[in-house]
Amino acid sequence: MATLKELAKSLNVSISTVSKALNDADDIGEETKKRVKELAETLNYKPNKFALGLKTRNSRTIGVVLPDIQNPYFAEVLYGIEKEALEAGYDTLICVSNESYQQEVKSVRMLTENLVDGIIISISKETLSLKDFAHLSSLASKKIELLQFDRVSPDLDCDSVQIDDQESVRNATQQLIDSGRKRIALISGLGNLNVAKNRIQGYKAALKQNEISKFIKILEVDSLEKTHFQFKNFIEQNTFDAVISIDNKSGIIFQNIMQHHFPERIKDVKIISFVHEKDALLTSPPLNYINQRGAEIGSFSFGLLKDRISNKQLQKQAIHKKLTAKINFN
Amino acid sequence: MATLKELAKSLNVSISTVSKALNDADDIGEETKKRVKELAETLNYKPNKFALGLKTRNSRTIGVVLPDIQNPYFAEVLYGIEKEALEAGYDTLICVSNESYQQEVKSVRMLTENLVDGIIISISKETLSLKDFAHLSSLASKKIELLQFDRVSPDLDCDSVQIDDQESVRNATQQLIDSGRKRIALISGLGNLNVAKNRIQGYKAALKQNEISKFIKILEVDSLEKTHFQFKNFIEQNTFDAVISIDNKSGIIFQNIMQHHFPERIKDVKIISFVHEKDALLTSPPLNYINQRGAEIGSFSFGLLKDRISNKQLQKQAIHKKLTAKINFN
DNA sequence: GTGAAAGCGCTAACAT
DNA sequence: ATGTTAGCGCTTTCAC
Repeated sequence: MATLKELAKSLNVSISTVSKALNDADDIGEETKKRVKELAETLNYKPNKFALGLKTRNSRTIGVVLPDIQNPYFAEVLYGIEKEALEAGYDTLICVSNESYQQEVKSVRMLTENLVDGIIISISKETLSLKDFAHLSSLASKKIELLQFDRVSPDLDCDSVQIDDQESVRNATQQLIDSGRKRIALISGLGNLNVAKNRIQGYKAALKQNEISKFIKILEVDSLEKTHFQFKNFIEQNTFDAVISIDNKSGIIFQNIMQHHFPERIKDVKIISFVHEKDALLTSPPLNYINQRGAEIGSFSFGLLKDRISNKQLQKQAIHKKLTAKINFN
Repeated sequence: MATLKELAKSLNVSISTVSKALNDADDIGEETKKRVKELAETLNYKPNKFALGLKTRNSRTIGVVLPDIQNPYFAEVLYGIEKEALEAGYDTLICVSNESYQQEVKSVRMLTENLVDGIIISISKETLSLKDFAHLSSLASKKIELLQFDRVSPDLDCDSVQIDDQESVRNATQQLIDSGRKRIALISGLGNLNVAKNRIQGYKAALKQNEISKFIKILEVDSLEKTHFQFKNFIEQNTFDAVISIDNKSGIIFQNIMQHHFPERIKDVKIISFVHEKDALLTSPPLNYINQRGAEIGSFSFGLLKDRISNKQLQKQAIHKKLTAKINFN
């Protein structure tokens, strides 16, 4: 790998001249700049990241902490981040907290030791319920920018990007109502995440707006293993003409259970679920879905973080971006 | 962040003494070592990665190149890698090739510039069909260790880790036969990947072994969008009593299509598919499945790569590890 | 058993 | 407009 030293020797100039020329300093002659840049190009010169990091104290690396990489939604967000970061010449360090507070703290520490310029995080369930954010709030003093997405805690003063959960579910519910549905059940596998609360609020808001007072008991799913049994029971014991699933598995399962055990009832039930476009095709007929726009959330998040890092005189105040979900409904 | 310099000053010894003590050099007194280590502990000293990289020329970082992060199998492998790497104090840089040759070349270059100690890759479809591996074979001369998993090209002389595709599918097919099935259809969405060829061979081997000469036409699925239509046609035009899916989507879809459009026929058909344990629960009844053991593939891969990197006098010759899939069959 | 000094590749303040 | 120099934090050779 070519170094500044080698370039300098070849061109019979000093190392600093080469460095400055490459960085377009304005006290270097145009002619010199040209010669330097050409040689750098042909020798395929790339600055040594370690020397650069040692000197400038920033790494052009960001960290991402995901609660669960096996959740397709987070994988999609990651994809969006990666794409933008690569383009901007940033490296990405990925950590998985596995919904554990301990793991999350470890991950953040690791990223800190690697002197990342910024961190994009979706907070783990455990951290959220423990409400212990010291490992994150201390980042500011270390000059590490922080951005939250999806699972956003209001206790943290930093930029955030998320779907407008309430509005999205309100819309989806409204569409069900517009198609003539009156008894709409809600199923959730999200526990007491804020995300879930907001989505449920959206659901209730839509019902209220349409003066539907009697809504179906909300069904909380615990573990994937028990789901089948729970759903069967629920279907037997309730009448409904629509179902909205606010996580990205239960809608698929629900439809399949109905198809299997209650084929005579399914034609009267409309189901809509938070799933990825592709996963909507896993069922037959395809599911109606609410698209969380993971890739967009990812690229938008990276963009915002990058602006903070490079200090693009953003407003000092935190920016809270909300995208509305896209709804696909037949 | 504490530095060697600061430790040295506090203890009234030289920087080099501190450095040696921390590295357990054997020309440093036990007493001194103890004092140094204690202080390092309390001050939470961590070596600066950039200084270390600059000096030692290795980064304790590995790169991972995945064809598609949104494929749950690759996400699972990544999880396995991450877990081991974190434990071993390695950082992980992740890149996604999106099945594109160009992207893959870019990713590998990026990783090289970051001076990773090794790369774990599953080669993109395009690269595999182009058969152009220059970007990978040149890694050796740069002292970057390489390991392939899942999509393995025999043209590359490096360690590899994968499922024994042929054997796994032979086993699965045999189980179908043992349960009395005779007309077993195979469906694939894998195109002409070697992985697909091997799996199909396993299928044929099992049929041959059991002297079943007439096997059903193999159904190749193109795009997810067309799948539903293709499957419906296929089901109408063929008689079969079992189906084996060798990718990780089509089995789910096939079962759902049957459930929906041919409920009277499905009880006579056994379906088995390469899906993740959790995804097997997406259908009702749950799918029989072949488990690719992604997490294990990941952790095993990292272990092997790490041994190569740290030169644990492995045999010079490449190691080709094959795990057999776990089959879950009722 | 401990320390001084050089140097990894780079930037930037300060000459010239 | 270009060069000299110091120094980022660390390891390592060589001297004491």
